[in-house]
Amino acid sequence: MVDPITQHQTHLQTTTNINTLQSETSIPQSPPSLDPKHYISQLFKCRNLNQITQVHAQVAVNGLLLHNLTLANKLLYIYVQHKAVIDAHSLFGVMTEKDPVSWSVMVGGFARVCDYLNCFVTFREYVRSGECLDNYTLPLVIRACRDTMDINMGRLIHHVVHKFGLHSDPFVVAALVDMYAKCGAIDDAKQLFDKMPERDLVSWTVMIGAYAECGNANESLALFDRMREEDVIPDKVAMVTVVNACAKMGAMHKARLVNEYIWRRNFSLDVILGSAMIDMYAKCGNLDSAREIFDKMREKNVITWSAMIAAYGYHGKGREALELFSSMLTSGVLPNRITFVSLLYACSHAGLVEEGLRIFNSMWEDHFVRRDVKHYTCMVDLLGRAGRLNEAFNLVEDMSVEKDEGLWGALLGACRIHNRIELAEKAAKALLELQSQNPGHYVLLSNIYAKAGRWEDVAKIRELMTHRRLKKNPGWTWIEVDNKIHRFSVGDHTHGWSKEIYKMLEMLIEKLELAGYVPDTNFVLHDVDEELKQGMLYSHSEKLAIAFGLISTPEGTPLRITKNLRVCGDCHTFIKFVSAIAKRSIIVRDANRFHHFEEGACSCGDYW
DNA sequence: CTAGGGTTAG
Repeated sequence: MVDPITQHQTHLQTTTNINTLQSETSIPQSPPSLDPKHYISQLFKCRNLNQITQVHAQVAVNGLLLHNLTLANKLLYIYVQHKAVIDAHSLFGVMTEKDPVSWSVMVGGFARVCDYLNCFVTFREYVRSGECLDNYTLPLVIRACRDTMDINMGRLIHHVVHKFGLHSDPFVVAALVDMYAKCGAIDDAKQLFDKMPERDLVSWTVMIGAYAECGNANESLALFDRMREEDVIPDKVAMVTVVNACAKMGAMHKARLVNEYIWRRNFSLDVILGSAMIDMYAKCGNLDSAREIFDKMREKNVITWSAMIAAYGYHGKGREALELFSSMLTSGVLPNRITFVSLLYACSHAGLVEEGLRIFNSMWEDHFVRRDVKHYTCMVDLLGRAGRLNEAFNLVEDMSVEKDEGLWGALLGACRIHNRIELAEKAAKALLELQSQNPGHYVLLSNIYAKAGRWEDVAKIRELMTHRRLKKNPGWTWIEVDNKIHRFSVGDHTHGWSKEIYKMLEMLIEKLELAGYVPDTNFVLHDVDEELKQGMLYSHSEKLAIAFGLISTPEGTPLRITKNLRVCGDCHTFIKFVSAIAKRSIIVRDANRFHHFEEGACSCGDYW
């Protein structure tokens, strides 16, 4: 049996010989048709697949292709550029000689058309070919792991990286950090990042984005500051990542600083940066600034429009969202499914039932956008809030797309508003079958029972949660004061000003009660963990944050707070009273939407 | 032939 490698080498030798022989026998002044450079420049001029195939045929016939690796690689590359990966692969198959460039073009080609299976298969062949791996192919295949969320493959390739001594290459490591982060292994990402001998701008950007992605926007912003301290100068892409972190964090002050920096650096407001900034301002509670950015942008695409429509939606401005949608259609930008989710959501949170129904029915007929489960979820929410629960239920029963936990969750939420216990039990059953590990679902059902005074059922749910080892998600509230973010949990005593905060809270509650505030103990009774204890109601994280905001900012300053869960009913009432008595406008971002409190009223109309 | 960027329900 002949060793394949020896065979391969013999073969190579033969072709080299032929090559020499040919150049010896050919005319000294070779005509353009035998000059590889001639074909390479021809290839770059190709504008369609047909032209590429023609050049391919010519070089195959005159024998140039098999003996000129540069030419073959270029041809391979041009095929991949035109997404003709099948043609590329058949050329790849007949290439007698391959170098790292050929392999990386082929591996990258499969990744480009999302054919990850062949991407990995080709990479494995590359490794087995004994050819040396380089820092071109590895980032490509690592990114394929990220895009398929295949962390096991990612770890495997990480080993390969070590084997080839490429664990210090900035391209390779940045790709690995990104892969770990997007696969949810933030600790592995951080560890790699910390060990990097030299962190360049891209690795910083990847790491900053990684933290924002995993929900730790705070750390993300801290990392950005550290990067600046190390004199790494951010570019526009880095700024988009930071803008994104500000949006997730809801950090208004930081947002302003970031905007100022972008302006100072003269970064042009392109469609991506602009869209990100709209999102940032809107999620920091400043709809006007978001709109200013929107109006300033010269190029707007579907994402820009959708971001602005969504912003109006979660600020409770349904009419504005609808108006913007018609302008969008007038301007010729086609809506996509996300545009419709944002639009229906806006209708639902503004109580625009008929408009929502009209849009829902027109999606496919007028705009060729298919309804998916999220659109149905918005409709369930829309009908449910309006008390039309039977219609919502019928919609769910008749729909032909697959139902998910979000859909049942919306139905359950609507049942809570309207105290529909039997429907709630039906929805909860379906919900828990799909997702039995989410404590939020149990809490919601328990709240429904509590509101109806069915304490035995409340106890049953609590028992079930204990049995399944589920704990209610901890609630956090953030408030930004003097460019610093302060975080509070329920009953928090860790803040430096804790004493003053509780004193303030005591005074506030006294004043509020005189003004007619009655604590809603319902919200104490159906909490499932420590919050159960009497008095805990007074120290909900949003109340602490507000008390702190009142003592740490000048009179009349608006307070902006962010909460990771939905604001509780008692806190909602409490904040309404505070806005009137302390004469402050208070802007609360909860897990779902914004509440603008002003003079004793909330923009959500107590309907959230 | 390489790495990093924006919108969506509950």
